[in-house]
Amino acid sequence: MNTRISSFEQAQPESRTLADRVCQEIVTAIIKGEIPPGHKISEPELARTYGISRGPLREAIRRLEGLRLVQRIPHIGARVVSLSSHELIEIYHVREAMEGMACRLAAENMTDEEVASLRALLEEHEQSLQETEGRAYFQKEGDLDFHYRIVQGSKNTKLKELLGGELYHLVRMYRYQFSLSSSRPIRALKEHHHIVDAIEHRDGELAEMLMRRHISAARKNIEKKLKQKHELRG
Amino acid sequence: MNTRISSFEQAQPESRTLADRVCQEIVTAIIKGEIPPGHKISEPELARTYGISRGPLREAIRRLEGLRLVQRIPHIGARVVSLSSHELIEIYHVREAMEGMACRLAAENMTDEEVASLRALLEEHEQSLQETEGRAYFQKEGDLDFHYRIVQGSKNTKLKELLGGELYHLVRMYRYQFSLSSSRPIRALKEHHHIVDAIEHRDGELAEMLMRRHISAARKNIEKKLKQKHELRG
DNA sequence: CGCTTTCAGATTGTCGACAATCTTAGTTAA
DNA sequence: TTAACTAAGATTGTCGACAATCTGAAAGCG
Repeated sequence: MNTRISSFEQAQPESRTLADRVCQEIVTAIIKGEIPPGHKISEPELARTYGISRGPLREAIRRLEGLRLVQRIPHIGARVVSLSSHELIEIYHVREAMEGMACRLAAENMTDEEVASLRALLEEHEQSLQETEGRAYFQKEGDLDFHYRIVQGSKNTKLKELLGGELYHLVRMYRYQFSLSSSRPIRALKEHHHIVDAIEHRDGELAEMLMRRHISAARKNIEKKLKQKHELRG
Repeated sequence: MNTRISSFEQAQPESRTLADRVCQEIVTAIIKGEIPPGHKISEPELARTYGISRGPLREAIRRLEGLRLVQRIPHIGARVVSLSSHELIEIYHVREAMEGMACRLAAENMTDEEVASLRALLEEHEQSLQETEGRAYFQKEGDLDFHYRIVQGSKNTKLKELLGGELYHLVRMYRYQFSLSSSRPIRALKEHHHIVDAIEHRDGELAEMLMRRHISAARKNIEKKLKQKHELRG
C-alpha cells in the first residue's frame, strides 16, 4: 500500500486548538460521505461525538461555512451542502478558467526541481495504475494531487487560496458522493504528461491550452455519465 | 447626493444575530481603514467597543478569516491583512481570468431586463461623473458595482461566490488603503459601455475580450501608479 | 554589555448555564 | 376532515468564568 501523504491532509502534527482539529475531522467526514449531503448538523450531537464543548464546535462549523461545505441559516442550523449536478458542472467551468491560468503561470514560475518532482509524481501514478488496474490510488486523490501541485506552482497566492481552499474540497466531496471518479485514468495520465512536457519547455501558452482541454474533457466525461445515470432512472 | 444602495451592503433590514451584524460592521471598518492593515484585533477590546460578549465576536472573526480580511494564528490572535502591492497585482490577474469568463457567461445568460438595468447604471455613473467631475461616486463603489453586476449576470453560482465573496472585499479594501482609485474614470466608463454593447449583441467572445482588456488596463494603470509612488520615496 | 531565564500580566481557548427562537405534536374550532 | 392555534421540547444564540498559552519586561549570568 502506498502511504504517501496526499497534499490535502496537510501534515500538521496536531492542530493547536480543538476547533481546528475537529474542523479537519468534520471536513474529512463530509468529504467521505460519512455525514451525507443535506444532513442537518446538530451542535449538541456533534459536540458529544467529538467529546468537546459547543464553543469550539461552533467555530469549526463557521469555518466549514467559509469552505462552502455547509450552509448555515440563523436560528435554524447548518446543513451539509448537497451538490446538484448543475453546480458540479459550474465548478468545472470555473476550474477550466482558473487552472488554465494557473498552468500558464506554473510554466513560467515553477522551479526545475518542482517540475522534476511533478514528473516523478506522475510516474508514481503510472505504477499505481498498473498495479491496481486503475482503481485505487489514482482515481481517488492522485488526480487532484497533480492539479493541486500545478496550482501551487503558479506561485499566485490568491489563486492558491481560491482553488486550494474551497473548490477542491467540493470536487473531492463530489468524487465520493457521485462515486464516478475519473473513468479514463489512462487517457488522463497521458494528458498530465503532456502538460508537464509543456511546462518543462516553459511554454505557458501551450500548457494553459492543454490544461483547459484536459479539464474540459473531464467535464464532458462527467456530463456523459450524469446523462447515462439520468436515463437509467427515467 | 445619490442615495442608491450599493450592491455590496446587502439591504438586509437587520441581521438576525449579533455575530452577523458585528461582522458586517467590522468588514466596513476594515475596508474603510478605520481598523488599519496589520492592526492586531483584540477580542476584549472589540467586544467592549461593540457592546457584546466574546462569543459572538469570535464567530465574527472566524467569518472575517473566511473572507480573507484577517489572518489568525492560534493562541496569538488575529491581524487585519495588509495587502502587498504584489498581492494586489495578483488579484487583478485572477480577476482578469475570472471576470473575463463571467462576462462571456453574462452575455449568454443575462436577461434583457438585466442588461437594460446595467445600461441604466452606466448612465447614472455618467451623470455622477459630470456632476462631481469624476471624484465621488464612481471612483468609490460605482466601478465595482458594475463588475459585481456582470458577475451576478453570469448566473454561475461558484463564480458569484468566489468573486463576490472574498476578492471584491479585498479590492474594496485596497481602494481605500492605497487611495489611488481608478484615475481614468472617463476612459473606464467608455470601456464599460463597450462591454455592455457586446453583451447586448450577445457576443460572448467579444465581451470576454473587452473585459479582460479592461481589467488588464486597470492593472497596468495601478502598476504605473505604484511605480511612481515607489520612485517618489526612493 | 549582551544574552538567556523567569515571572507577572494580558490574551486566547474552552466550558457550562441561561435566554431567545424554532419545530412539532396535540388540541380545538370551523 | 382540515385548518389554525398552543404549548412542550429541542436547538441555536449569548454570556460570564476558568484554564492554557503567549508577550514583554525585569533579573540574573556569562
